[in-house]
Amino acid sequence: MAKRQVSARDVAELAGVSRTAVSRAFTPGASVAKDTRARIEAAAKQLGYQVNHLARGLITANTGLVALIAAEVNTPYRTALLAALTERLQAAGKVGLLINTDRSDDSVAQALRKAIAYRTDAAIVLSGMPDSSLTETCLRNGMQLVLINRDEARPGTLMIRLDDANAGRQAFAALSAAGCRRLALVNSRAGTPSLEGRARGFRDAAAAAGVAILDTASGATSYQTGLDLGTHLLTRPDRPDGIFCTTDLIACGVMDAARTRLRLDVPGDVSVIGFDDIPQAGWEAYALTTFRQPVEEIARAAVASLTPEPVDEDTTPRRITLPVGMIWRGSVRR
Amino acid sequence: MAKRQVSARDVAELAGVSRTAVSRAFTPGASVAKDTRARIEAAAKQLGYQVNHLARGLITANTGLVALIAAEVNTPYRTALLAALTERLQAAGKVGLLINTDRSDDSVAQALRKAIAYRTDAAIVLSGMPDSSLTETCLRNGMQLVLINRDEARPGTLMIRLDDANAGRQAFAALSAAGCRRLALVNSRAGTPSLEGRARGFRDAAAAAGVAILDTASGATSYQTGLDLGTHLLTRPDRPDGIFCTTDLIACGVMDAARTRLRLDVPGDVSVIGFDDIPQAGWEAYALTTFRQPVEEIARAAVASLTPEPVDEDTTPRRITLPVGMIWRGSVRR
DNA sequence: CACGCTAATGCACAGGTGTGCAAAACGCCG
DNA sequence: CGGCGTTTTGCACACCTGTGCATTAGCGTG
Repeated sequence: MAKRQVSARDVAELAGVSRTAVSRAFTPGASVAKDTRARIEAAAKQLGYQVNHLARGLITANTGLVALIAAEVNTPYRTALLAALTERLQAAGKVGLLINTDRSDDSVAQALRKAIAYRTDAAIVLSGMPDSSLTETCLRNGMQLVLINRDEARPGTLMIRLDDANAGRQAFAALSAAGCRRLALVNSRAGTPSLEGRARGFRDAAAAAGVAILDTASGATSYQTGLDLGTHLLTRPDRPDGIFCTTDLIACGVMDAARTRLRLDVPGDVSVIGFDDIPQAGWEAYALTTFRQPVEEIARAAVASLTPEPVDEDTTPRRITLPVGMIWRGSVRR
Repeated sequence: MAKRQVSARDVAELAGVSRTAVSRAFTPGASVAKDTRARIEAAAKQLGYQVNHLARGLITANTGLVALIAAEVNTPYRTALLAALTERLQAAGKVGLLINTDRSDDSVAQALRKAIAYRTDAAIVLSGMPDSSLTETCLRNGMQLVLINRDEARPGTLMIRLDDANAGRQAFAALSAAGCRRLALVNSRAGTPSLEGRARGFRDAAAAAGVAILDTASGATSYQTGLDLGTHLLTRPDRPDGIFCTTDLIACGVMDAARTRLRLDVPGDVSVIGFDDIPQAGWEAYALTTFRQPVEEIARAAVASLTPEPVDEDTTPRRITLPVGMIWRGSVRR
């Protein structure tokens, strides 16, 4: 059972000063005599005192907490982004509150309510799309909102996204240039804006070039999906010789279907392109040609947008679109 | 700049009751008339009111926050554990505060101080070992401490660990039974208790059986380390035919060194065993025989230990040791 | 020494909530 | 209608901190 915690008053008593002085000693830029501060710091150290950020947040309306709202945390790309975000947040003196969702909009709503309950300075949404009445409530409570890889923009929010469609077009161009004649697209059924953007870019480029493609999708955004769709595709009579997967996880599954199950050569028999540049894409067993997600840049932009006070009157949604770069490895014939 | 946030007083005014009534309406088990509660809930919904957990935590000394302190978050096993922990925490009505460290004890200390600053109900430490004076401060502030895979026990803490040494012995037995004659151990230089435990078990079993092993270690706990040490080991004149890696990441690197670089067959030319059962171990390109980390059980035990009030007088450290199970796949000859 | 200016300090209030205690309302029975 | 037990309600205090304002201490100058 929690005993009384050590508070500023205890430190003040020990140091022989007023509690106000203790508060000032821990507030940068406040007016405190040099030796008073020293005495206070000594007392604080002796008692193991830490300023109560909760009480401080109550006054300053600035808790230093930032909610990170994400589904399927246990996935290579997602964790890379979360790691980058928490690191940036920490460097900015804030700390991340990790809230899982199950991708349903309702659970995102619940997560946002939790963020409000903790009076989070900001919420960074990686999955799902909250109801617009709820985002308004967030903004009304002075919370900043950052949406990553979402499609809809909301007034007063910052949206960070990639040029997914462009990547899809590049993938088509690369496979065409490699001499692939029967192209396929492998996607999941998650239907997130980023996946759909990549797929759309690929489809559009194919249509513009007047070539037909095999357009497949099923299941979750996972290795297993790639394995399933890969075996399905590569056992067809008109076996494709160039495949764009909307995700590296899927691409790894497709490659394993080709090599391990069907004894096909990659890129000899079929070229494969992924997206995300997860660590496994760089492993020698795969050497997957893919697109790099600018994880660090996303994190930097997201956190940078939090530190300055936002222009409160300007509620037009801000957008940042980051370019994606292709990474050439060995899964596409050259 | 954050406008005044909506508080219980606003709800009270709108509902025509006292602020106390609002507080009671949101406190389970409090005495409120049925229609009063209904009126309050309607008003709260209209205003988008959420109880301020910070202020509540100030009173009840129970914030619902739990610090998760970890290094190298962006790693398959670590993220699996973090995902399981946050999920369990959420189910228990708590929320995880993710704090990165760089594995140095000093940065762990800093993380714990941050946890104190936010008056976290508990801290779950996955990496590094805090100074014992600091853990005492934590306990004095009523914070519960859970150490996962640490070696030293501290009074008043819960320690959860695996039977790593046993796994090391099992690995030796399995490789011996598979007919491997020149055995090697591949480890990183991280020197964490769990890695050392596995290595020790393997060494001890070999010593007990009177066989010499190649005992190697270098670098970080990563794929690259496995790749490096694997190529090094497998180009020796007395090439080993059975390798125990203290981590799946390392094992994947070793397998890629064998297959991709040196055109060796796994398990034909060399058998490989890993540890963790990360998702990639199950991918068909690897089909790695390994040990399952009971991630869910760890998370369950950690979170379960938080919900009941801890026995405050009994400060003897509690320990939970979970068994590890071997998972047979295709990387060991049978 | 008087004076004026600056730096340091303390008082008191505010921020949003939970809870003990007393008062009020309510329902029931005679 | 009176009396009594139970439920509901509100007041006031507490939790811990930041900060405006007034007061005091310190110090250099004339």
